Amino acid sequence: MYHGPRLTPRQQQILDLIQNAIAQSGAPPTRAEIAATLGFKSANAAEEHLQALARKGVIELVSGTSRGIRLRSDAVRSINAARGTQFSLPIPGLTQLALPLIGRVAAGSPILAQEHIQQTWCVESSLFERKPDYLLKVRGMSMRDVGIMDGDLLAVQQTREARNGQIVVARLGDEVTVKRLRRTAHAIELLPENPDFPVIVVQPGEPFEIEGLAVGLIRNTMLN
Amino acid sequence: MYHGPRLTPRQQQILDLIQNAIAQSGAPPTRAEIAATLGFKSANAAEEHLQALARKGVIELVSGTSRGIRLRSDAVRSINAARGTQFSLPIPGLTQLALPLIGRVAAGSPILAQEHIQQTWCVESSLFERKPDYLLKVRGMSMRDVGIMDGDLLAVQQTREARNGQIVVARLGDEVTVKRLRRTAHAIELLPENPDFPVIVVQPGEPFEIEGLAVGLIRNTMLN
DNA sequence: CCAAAAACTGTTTAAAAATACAGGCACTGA
DNA sequence: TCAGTGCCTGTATTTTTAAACAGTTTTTGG
Repeated sequence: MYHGPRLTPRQQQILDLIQNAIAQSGAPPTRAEIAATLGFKSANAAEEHLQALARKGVIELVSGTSRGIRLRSDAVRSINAARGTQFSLPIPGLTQLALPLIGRVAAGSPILAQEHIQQTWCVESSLFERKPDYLLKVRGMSMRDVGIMDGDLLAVQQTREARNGQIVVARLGDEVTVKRLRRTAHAIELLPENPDFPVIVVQPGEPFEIEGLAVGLIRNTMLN
Repeated sequence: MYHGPRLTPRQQQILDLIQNAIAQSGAPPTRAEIAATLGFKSANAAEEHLQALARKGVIELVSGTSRGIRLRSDAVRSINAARGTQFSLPIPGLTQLALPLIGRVAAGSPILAQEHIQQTWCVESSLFERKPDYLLKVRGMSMRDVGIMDGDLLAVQQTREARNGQIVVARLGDEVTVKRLRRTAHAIELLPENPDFPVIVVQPGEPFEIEGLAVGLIRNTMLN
């Protein structure tokens, strides 16, 4: 049984209108358009409905931007499902993320350089708990014991900062590597998750940079 | 060979930007946003590019409305195809797949029963080499050594048939389990990928069914 | 029956956005 | 060489929009 937010009939109507507008015109409606469609004489009626929907977590309002209405996919979908509404899946207007796949990184150039991008996939942005910026193809088995295998696509959030114990993408001179981060009093250590591989100790002054944080993983092929 | 409108590199860039904006924010960009993203100092540069794209029939400009840019899907699609770009527009019915997440499977009921669906995500269908039908939340560590960890989302293609050595979702009476399949002359064996777990031998006549084939994996949270 | 919430009208204001016009510069094909 | 086009800056003007505030009416739940 469905226990999500309950919408009033009018609110449901507004939500449907938004979905229809996106599907038909390619953009969310304005307050005035909502009012006109439903026969309101004031756009403020629409405004209040939108705020109610936002409070119930069904939509997200982007302040200061025209047509700044975003559907919150989970809520919208469960509402649609609970009503048995047949909206063509996928629901248009869900926030999608274009994830570029980074293959081998050439020495010296930034990871997200155009020539490294092999392909791009769109996924729903809520698929990962933290939003990734790109997918990095993992080489080797040094992180085997945490289930990061050769050929896996590591979802990486681009950042310079990482906490102790997090799995990071680091650059050591020309090499880009995936390891668990440990800062000690004297140095930075990059720990493999496979006893066959050595711990990398970065001495102060050595070229070292954190490129990003592992936020997820995709394995798109299962051999056999 | 493609004989549609030829776009200049800059126009192509604008078109890509529009597609990305729609995919990511759910609405077409404004002139100012285009200018800001590409570093133009005047929104008029964007305006002129848009009009050029409109003249070439790639987009349609809705006059007098904010974010009134519509992609002409056919033209855009053929341009993308000619370039080999994989853009997924939120145009209904394109390359998107709605993947339901299956949590704990209740005894006796089919895996894809409505009450098992916890959530649904949209991903581009080409993300996996074989098209999955659902995501199954993995419980336990019996497949640890092939990188399938507790909590991972296994992408499963629904099928009754599987070859020797493939990783399958199998139902044994009330239990649903993920294992590697091996058929011997006498029985069917379900092999774990972790020496701490026993091999399951299915004797002829015992309740057994292949529910699906593992085609991929998503890990959407990396703790720490 | 009362109070709160839902569902509006009407009005106003400031910001966002479209869009026109007047240039400048580099390149290209006739 | 010269017009045309692509590509851009800078400025200006008008619409469109978001969003706040002050009310009214109706519904709903206790």
